[in-house]
Amino acid sequence: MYFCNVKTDRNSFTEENYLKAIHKLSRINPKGVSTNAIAGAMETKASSVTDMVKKLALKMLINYKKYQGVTLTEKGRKAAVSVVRKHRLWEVFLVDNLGFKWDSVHEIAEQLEHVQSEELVIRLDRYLGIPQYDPHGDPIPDSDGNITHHKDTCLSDLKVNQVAVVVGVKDSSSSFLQHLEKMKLVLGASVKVDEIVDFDKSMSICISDGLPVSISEAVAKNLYIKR
Amino acid sequence: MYFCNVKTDRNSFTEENYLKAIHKLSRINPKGVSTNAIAGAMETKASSVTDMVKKLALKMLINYKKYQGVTLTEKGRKAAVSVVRKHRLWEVFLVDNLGFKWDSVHEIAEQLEHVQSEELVIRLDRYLGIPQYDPHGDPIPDSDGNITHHKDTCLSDLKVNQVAVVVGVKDSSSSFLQHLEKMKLVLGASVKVDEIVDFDKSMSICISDGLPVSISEAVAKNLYIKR
DNA sequence: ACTATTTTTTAGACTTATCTAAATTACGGG
DNA sequence: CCCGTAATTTAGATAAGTCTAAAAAATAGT
Ligand SMILES: [Mn+2]
Ligand SMILES: [Mn+2]
Ligand SMILES: [Mn+2]
Ligand SMILES: [Mn+2]
Repeated sequence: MYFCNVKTDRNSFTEENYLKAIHKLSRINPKGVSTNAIAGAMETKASSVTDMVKKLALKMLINYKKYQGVTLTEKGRKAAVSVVRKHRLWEVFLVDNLGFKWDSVHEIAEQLEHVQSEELVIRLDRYLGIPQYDPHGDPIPDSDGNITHHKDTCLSDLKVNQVAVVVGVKDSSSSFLQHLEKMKLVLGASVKVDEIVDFDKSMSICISDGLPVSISEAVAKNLYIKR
Repeated sequence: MYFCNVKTDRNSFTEENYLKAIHKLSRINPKGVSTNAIAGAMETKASSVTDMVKKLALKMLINYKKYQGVTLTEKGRKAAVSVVRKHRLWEVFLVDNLGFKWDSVHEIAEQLEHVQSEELVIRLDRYLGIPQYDPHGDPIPDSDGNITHHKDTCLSDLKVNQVAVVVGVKDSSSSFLQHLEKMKLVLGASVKVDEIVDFDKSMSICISDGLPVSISEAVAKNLYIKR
């Protein structure tokens, strides 16, 4: 890392992916995201991250001081949220309009999110009916960059006999989503806690008034619900 | 250019753009596309082209022998046509569904054409009603890579009093399309040749039975028509 | 057939993004 | 406070794609 082209206003695919990762990690670690955390999220090495954060800092997208971790600047936050907005809008399009299943849209959206055109985002948003949530229940940022997080309680927080509605998933991996689908544990489904096994914290639940089925603690912890 | 990763089956954005350019130029120059012609189309330097064609040849996408010009292999043709198909399908989507004007979709399609997903192309094609032509009248290759070129005669080929319908444009530049739009000279419009000025080959034509308007030879040569 | 010009290729350098290995810095436990 | 370990940064290398300048090959004109 010798020199840097600060004059460019546009960010590369890679830069956008770093910003998105930092933005996501900031929610867990608001005081500063560590180099290692970013490397983990980006599936790259810490040394590569160090190079990149230097560049992002030069472009005034993040605050970075050696060994201190990084935080997004307002400019960086805007850029990150814009990518998230595009990602989630495209996921809605793929599921609602093209008929994709919710477990196979993430990878494609990962590419579509980098298409550059203000006009396109505005028109797509309107075309889709200004949706508030993506197919996994994640909130879609508005055009000003505001996000309203509604996911607070997990299915694992419920007690026996409590009732709720599934509103989101924490893990969006294909394997997890397919597993949920098999049990008809999809967004909008109602759940009632039938029993909690003390030994392994697994739950027996009734999905949409069906017969009780058992789910592991891992599943319960990755499902967001609304009471 | 020292070494090359032949193992990758996927082509990079840049490689795809080169293939697309070579494919387009092959129609004018079927015996072999010159380095300079590619450099012109790609807005790059001849030396960069030489490097790239070596790589594409290693990947068996083109036939290349020094100083001989290049031709696409069947594998290369398939790859090029696949990109063209995606480009044109996305243009249809942008105009028909999102309400873009035909003069502002090319740049966005230039990005969307590189999104990798077989499934996406199939579903998009179906969603759009398996369209045969893009917003500029260019034929959309089918899923097997077949293209039926229908553009053969230009408006400039017509004689006085002959009648035809506009079916395509040769130049898809924003400025040309906007110029056409102002005269209501859009796809599907009928034209009748009122007069041909011998001096500069400019034409006076009636568009959709309207009053005669004058167009330059340059415009007439860039409009495809069907009699 | 022999130049003169154009076209194409090569050589060497630069940028972005990545890696491995080595050097620094930070931090927690005694 | 010191020391060992973990986290982070640096140094140096690689790969893709680009460029300029120079060399080599092809082509054209006489
Ligand atoms: Mn996603
Ligand atoms: Mn991405
Ligand atoms: Mn186009
Ligand atoms: Mn392109």
